[in-house]
Amino acid sequence: MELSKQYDPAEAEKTHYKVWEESGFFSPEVNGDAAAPKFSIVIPPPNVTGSLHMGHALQHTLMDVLTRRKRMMGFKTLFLPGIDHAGISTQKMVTDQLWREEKKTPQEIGREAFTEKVWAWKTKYGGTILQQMRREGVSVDWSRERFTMDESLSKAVTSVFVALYEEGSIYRGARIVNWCPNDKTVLSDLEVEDKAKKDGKLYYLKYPVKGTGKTLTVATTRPETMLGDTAVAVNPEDARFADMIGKTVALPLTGREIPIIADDYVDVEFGTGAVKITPAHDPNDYEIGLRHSLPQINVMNPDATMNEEAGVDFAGLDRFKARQLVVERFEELGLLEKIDDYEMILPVCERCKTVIETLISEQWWVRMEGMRDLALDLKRKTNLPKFTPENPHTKVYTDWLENLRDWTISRQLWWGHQIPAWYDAEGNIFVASTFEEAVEKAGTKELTQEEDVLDTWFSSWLWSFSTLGWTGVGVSTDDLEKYHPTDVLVTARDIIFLWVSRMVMSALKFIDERPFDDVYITGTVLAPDGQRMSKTKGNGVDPLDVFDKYGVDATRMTLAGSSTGMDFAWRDERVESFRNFANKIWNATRFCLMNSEGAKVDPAVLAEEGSAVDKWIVSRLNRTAKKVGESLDKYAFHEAVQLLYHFFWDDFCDWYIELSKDGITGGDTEARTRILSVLEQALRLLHPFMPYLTEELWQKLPGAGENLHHPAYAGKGGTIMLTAFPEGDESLIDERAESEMALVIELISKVRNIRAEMRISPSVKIPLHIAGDRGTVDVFTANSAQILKLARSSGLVTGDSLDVPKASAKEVLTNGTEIAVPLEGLIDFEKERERLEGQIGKLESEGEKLGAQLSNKNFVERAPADKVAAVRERSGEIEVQLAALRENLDALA
RNA sequence: GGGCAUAUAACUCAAUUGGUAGAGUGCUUCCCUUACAAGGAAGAGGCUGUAGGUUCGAGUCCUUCUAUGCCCA
Repeated sequence: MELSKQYDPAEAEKTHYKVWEESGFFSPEVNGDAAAPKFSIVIPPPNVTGSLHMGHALQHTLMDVLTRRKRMMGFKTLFLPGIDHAGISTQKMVTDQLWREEKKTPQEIGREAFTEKVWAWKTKYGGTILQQMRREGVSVDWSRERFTMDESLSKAVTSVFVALYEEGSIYRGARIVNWCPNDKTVLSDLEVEDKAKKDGKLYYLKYPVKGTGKTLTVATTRPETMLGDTAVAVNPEDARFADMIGKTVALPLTGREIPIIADDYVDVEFGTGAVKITPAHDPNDYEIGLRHSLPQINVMNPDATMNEEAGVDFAGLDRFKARQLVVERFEELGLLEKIDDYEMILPVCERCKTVIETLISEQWWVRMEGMRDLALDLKRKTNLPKFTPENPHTKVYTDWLENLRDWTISRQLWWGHQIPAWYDAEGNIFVASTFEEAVEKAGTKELTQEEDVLDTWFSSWLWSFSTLGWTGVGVSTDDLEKYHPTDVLVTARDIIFLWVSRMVMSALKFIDERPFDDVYITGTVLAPDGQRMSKTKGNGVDPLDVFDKYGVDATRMTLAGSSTGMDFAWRDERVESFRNFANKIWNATRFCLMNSEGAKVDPAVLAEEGSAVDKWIVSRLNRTAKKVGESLDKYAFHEAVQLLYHFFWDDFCDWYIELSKDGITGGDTEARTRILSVLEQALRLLHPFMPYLTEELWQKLPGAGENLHHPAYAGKGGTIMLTAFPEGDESLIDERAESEMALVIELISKVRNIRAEMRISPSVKIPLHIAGDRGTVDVFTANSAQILKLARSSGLVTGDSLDVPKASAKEVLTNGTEIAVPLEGLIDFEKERERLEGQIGKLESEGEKLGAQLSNKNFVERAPADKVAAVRERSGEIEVQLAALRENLDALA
């Protein structure tokens, strides 16, 4: 079988995924072992409107690495995919489309027709990200794909709403809320972000005080809200205004008379010390208004234009136009004192960046205290969920829970779960799972359903169990029994509050169980310039482009190779190095296949006695496997990546292939069997990270298709996916073989160093003289063929001491073994002197450091004995090496 | 304003409980040796941001400052 000289990822990515999917390998049911432990993950559902970005690619890669490994370990694994309905984004997208195509608004076509349009849109475009995920190679069970608006998940939402309402945890009430005038819906606190505005203004307005002829100046960033003022407040301790309290002001432009009140909230340092109070348009003023029983005058429409309450001159004006006009009028009246520049913080909508309006509105709320306590208790008692990295997420999570406020769950949208509440003619509320039940409760059919829908998070907070078939309180299903709680949640830190914490609360509340044991919070993939990727900056990197350019496997290795929880700047060079790695694996396999005649993969052969080199590679393989497992168990993906990279490239390619090359190319069937079997194990280890390449190559290995599957997958041979993941057999880790090979490697490297520094042409072969202790010499003799080949030597001369002409280059190994390469006619004494001086210099500086430590009485007395012994040993080695090197240098003189 | 994270080679990043600072890329020199030039071999390159402290010993622990970023209010 002949492979091309270069690996083409596109080739491997073309076929395997489809076969895996169609063969049902992603489903937990592929596992035939009734006693198998389970491993389950639910995917954080991407938005139905979304397309794949680097953050997804990172999360999905990590989840898939975990899943594929566990599957190969014989676990019954479920990695469950799905998407959420993304209320606001989706509604906006379809609204825009409706306008583009038909020049109509949703109101014009009506709720029912609009909802149909959204479903049509979802059917047509909503699957984009799901197709892109197939490209990533993620082994999710598509037969269990879920959508938050699925019938079964919708039932769950309704059931939860009704249950919470019935116990009094859901209520309807008018409160001050965050309102997005662009999306025309209320938003929860978590959907609002603060944005610094550097060129803000602070306006000083003079209000005439009744019966005094004086004015009182208030400072405000929002003059237009004065139209809704119902008081002016000062601090009761503020002597400047003591005589004003209890008087009233004639509010300009409105003809309203409003009181001057005293409240501790007022900061005497800010502005003038007097504050205008607009209870209907500011959260703090709202609180003050409640304390002083002030009227709440709403002067705005939902689209942030002024309403009739603002007066005929202002009604219909946009809030920013109104601001301008208010200021002009104050100026005309001589009541504008001044305008200062002022840096301020503006609340904006997380999605559309429109400045949020705070206003009073009737909404549905959830009281969180009860569920909050369940989550906090769980954390206190079991430390679950356990966050990786622990810092800072654990504290952020508990702090947030402790300060939790009520959650606004209604949204003024048509796309989403319509609230299961009905009103009768008198406005009485009937909450029920269905209209029929509501009718029964109300005793009348004259009911209208609440128009609002629920926040999307009100459905995704049930995700860990609603996806497993749970449709309501008291329900259980096979999947729920088997796969809940899930093992780990992998997600980004920006939804710890929005989603992670709420999932914990809902699972504890409704199914009395934690939703997951571990939470792995990934870092953020930054643009190459170290900044956040953003559409406006245009610095984003599209994972699909990277897949095309470097291959999916290389991309996965790059992502998995990023360190735990740390942000990292994307660099193409890094993917390139993993593309090269993939190519290296390809070519190493190519070499093995070119020389595989008469041999086939046989894992059992690895436990059989072999040569020193064989024992060494088997030891390295098992040591690597063990460490990879340990790393993945603690979610140290980057450690596993490094281990695999170095094992494959350094140990397997650079040394094992080179050391065993003669036998393999020479037709030694046993050597061929061994290398094929080592390679096969290495591919298995790499498979969770590089699924396409490893499957492609594994299937080409002679003997691989037959019976090499994990016992749990009887009858499902032919894919690397279902082989056993090497966990590292300790009995095959051979310290002695490793230290012997370390000597051989050091010897070859030192000779190569001499040759390179002395500029010896590769074609020139020179004898190699070695003088050392019996054991070392025996090791070299036993491996002489390989040493001669890789050191390009013509012969090995061993003895108790070196007996070589003066025109020789000499070296000393760490254990004191002296080596020499006769260079009659080749040596440049000046160069050799420089080389030796360089080596001596390095050893001297190291020796000095160690010497200083050893001459420090405190170190020798107080440091642990093994540390002191190690320093002594190393120091001794250096002394021996230095002595020999100095002697060599003297001999040159 | 409060909290947290990060600062290590030219660049991107590693470094288990304190015990000789590593990798990839880039750079220098040599080599197209029939697995691989997306390769092989050999190198150069770091008083670990600043100022102190603890310790026999600090990249690692404590304190100060500086810079950058994130979260909360």
